Amino acid sequence: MSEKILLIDGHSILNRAFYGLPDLTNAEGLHTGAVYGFLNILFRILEEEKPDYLTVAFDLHAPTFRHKIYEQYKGTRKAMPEELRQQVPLIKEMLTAMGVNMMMMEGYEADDLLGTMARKCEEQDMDVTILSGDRDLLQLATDKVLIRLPKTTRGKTTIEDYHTQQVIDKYQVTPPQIIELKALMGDTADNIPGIPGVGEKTATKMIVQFGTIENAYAHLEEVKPNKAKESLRENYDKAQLSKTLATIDTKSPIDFSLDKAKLDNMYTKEAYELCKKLEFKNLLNRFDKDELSDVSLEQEFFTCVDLAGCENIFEKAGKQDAIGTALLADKTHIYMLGIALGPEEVYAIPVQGIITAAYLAGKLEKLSETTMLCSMDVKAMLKHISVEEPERVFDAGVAAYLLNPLKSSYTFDDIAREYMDSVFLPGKEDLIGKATYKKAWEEEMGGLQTCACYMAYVALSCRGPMEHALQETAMWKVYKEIELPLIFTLDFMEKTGIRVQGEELKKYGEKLLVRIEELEQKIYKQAGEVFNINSPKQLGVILFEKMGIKGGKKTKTGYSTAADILEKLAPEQPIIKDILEYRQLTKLKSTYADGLGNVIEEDGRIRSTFNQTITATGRISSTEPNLQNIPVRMELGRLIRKVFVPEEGYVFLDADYSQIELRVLAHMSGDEKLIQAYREAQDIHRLTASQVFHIPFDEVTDLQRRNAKAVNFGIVYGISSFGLSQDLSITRKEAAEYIEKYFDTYPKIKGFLDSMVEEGKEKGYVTTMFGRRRPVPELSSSNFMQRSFGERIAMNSPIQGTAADIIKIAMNRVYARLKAEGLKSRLVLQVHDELLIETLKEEIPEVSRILEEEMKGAAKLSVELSVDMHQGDSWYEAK
DNA sequence: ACCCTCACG
DNA sequence: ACGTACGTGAGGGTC
Repeated sequence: MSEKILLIDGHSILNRAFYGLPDLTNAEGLHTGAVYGFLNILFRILEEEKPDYLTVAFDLHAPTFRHKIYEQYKGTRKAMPEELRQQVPLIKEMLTAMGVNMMMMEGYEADDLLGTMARKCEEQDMDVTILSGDRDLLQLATDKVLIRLPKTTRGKTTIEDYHTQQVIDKYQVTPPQIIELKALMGDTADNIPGIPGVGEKTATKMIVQFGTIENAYAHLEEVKPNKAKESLRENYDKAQLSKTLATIDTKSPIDFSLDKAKLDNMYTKEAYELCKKLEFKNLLNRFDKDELSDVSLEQEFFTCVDLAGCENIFEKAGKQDAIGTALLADKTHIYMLGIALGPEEVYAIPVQGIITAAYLAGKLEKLSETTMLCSMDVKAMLKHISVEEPERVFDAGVAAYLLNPLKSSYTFDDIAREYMDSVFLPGKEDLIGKATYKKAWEEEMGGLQTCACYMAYVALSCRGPMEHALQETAMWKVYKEIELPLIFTLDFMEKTGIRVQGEELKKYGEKLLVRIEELEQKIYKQAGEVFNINSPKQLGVILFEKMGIKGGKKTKTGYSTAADILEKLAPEQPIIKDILEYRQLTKLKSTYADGLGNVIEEDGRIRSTFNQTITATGRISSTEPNLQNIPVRMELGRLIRKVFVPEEGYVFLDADYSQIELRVLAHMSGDEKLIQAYREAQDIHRLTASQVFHIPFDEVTDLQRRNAKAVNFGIVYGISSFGLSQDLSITRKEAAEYIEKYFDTYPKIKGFLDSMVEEGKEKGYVTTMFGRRRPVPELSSSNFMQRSFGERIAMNSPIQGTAADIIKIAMNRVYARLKAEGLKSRLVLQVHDELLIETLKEEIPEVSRILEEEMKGAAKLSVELSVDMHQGDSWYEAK
């Protein structure tokens, strides 16, 4: 079998990766997405092709021979966005580190080098594969030379393969004739002129018929259509120039030595270090860790299985200020405890025989009275042990979230890499795969011990650097005074849960089902066939093709059938009405009636998880189930709240902040007019309308009020005239006028929003009133859309985040007061600006007072923090 | 795994 | 010229 060489067009693949995949940045702010994408595709091709040789070619800045014959030639030196430019030296550094052969030469483009290489290898009877994003390379295809063109659509990469025959199948011409096509059509990107009036269709026809431009010219009279004939007559010289420009030079004076291209072990120490620096975690898994890892702690990990040993460990731990702990457990069972007394004294203690879960929990609980427990996830630990004081724990996950709230997870290996110098550790998945703790435990996976040890070790060791970082970033107070106590508040809410009437919920679902089935039949009848109404794809075909409703189209994958689109398109069509009602009902049934019904526990309560490390702005989120999106806007959905009821002897007290975000904006911007407005008015939206449109307060129409309300919302979201126009169904111009008038009325608002954007651009992040940060990397994007998005984020996040800070403070204070005063009433839910308290009837006056005081007093603003409160025997009634 | 749709603030 | 409101989570469909 003949040997094989893989040739890569470096810049074009880097480009592909840059534009087709999301950008990444490492901790130092280096853009790395394109390099990562490049390497992924490189490894994929290497696995598929298994070549013996590899060479990557790059262009250089210097002018090429093409510039000499044609000044306007642009070639590959197109304007490159800064984020991509930075990555060119990076990929070269990486390839060098991996020992990959690179070619570049003044005066020649990568294409020429690849072409020359390909021909020389072909002559030696080798198989050649060329990887490029550029179709121009197709001219090189032969039966021995395969051209592979990766295409990325929506994050997925597929590869088109071309030997001679595939080129002919697709373009009707042979590979060398691709040059003729390009010379005729021209190429705006490279600034190859081509000839006017000839596009793809005509060019293809001409070349299929005549083979070459020269031959077409020789038979000029036979060229059709007339336009093309005349154009070719006049521009023949130009076409020949174009042909020269478009022809890849396969005889460039390269130093052809296969030795350097010989594929060797790419997983070198240098490459490993660079992957670490760039944070390419998935790639690191490809390396042989035993050989390369600079930290190998495993020999310092011990497993303790005897009582005396455990006693000894706990006794020693009790004498320390702080230890690392990792309680590997799920909601019900403890499997193992990882415990770190110091970097070189780390133990795993499995639950086994005399060492029971209760024993470990008891020991740990006792330990917390004297020693700080550092953990990756304190809230999870609190499910099994109770700790008296927030002061007694350090939560590395929460700290890492504050330091960078944009990450999707906060794992010990990531934290070790970011906050503990040059430490790279295997992750949980490396150690026990995708197994749960339970599964890993049952199958006695050895990795579980290591996992416990690493987690405890990291939690202990990262505390210093992270506390330092929190101080450096002025977030220590947010950590200590808001997030840390919040762990305990949320833990309490999770344990408490909320009572739900399962039977009633079931009845509600059954009632929905009757109407859903009615609607189903009605819709099938109108459509003239049975289909899946839940499938946007099938529904689109029915509505826009079969029934001929006009104006369809919207999304990448097909027609949009979203409610607002359908409503605007054909509000009068009965089928549309039925579909919208059907959608509404099935949503209520599947997500709420059935969904909630499935998670009611034995004691009739639902227990959600409140996530503290998810949102970019500082809000909390709720999962399994999400109790922060229970219907309220439509009456039918709102009825679901009737099944959320307090325990016997209790009522619900629901307290919500009135327009907290707009009040935060008034305060942060310092706009006197808006502040004054809040001091005077009950109805802020009406007053806004009155002031913006210059009409007396009492004469504001409902429409004007609604518009003003939408503008108020828009301001908070980082206003854009387009967004507002969509929301209000008005023209962009009208929307822009509203915004302008608004800014005229409240002059400091615009200044404030602009200053947030400016600050974001300058510092790379924006902050809340309390110092919580949100990085906004989008602001430095060269892409208009991305950058605009960044600007809206910069305007919105300080507002949304400050409101989030305030309600978190309020939650902590309410929780602490209820506890301190020995009340039975308990906080059960938070919905961003609302707290729900299951209140013992006798305690109603006291709890009302506490809610009012603590919520209003959570922050001192230049406007009042107004709180609305309602009482009821269900959540429905308490709203 | 990803998209679409829709529930909430 | 681009193609948008900010922040979430869940269920169903599709590939």
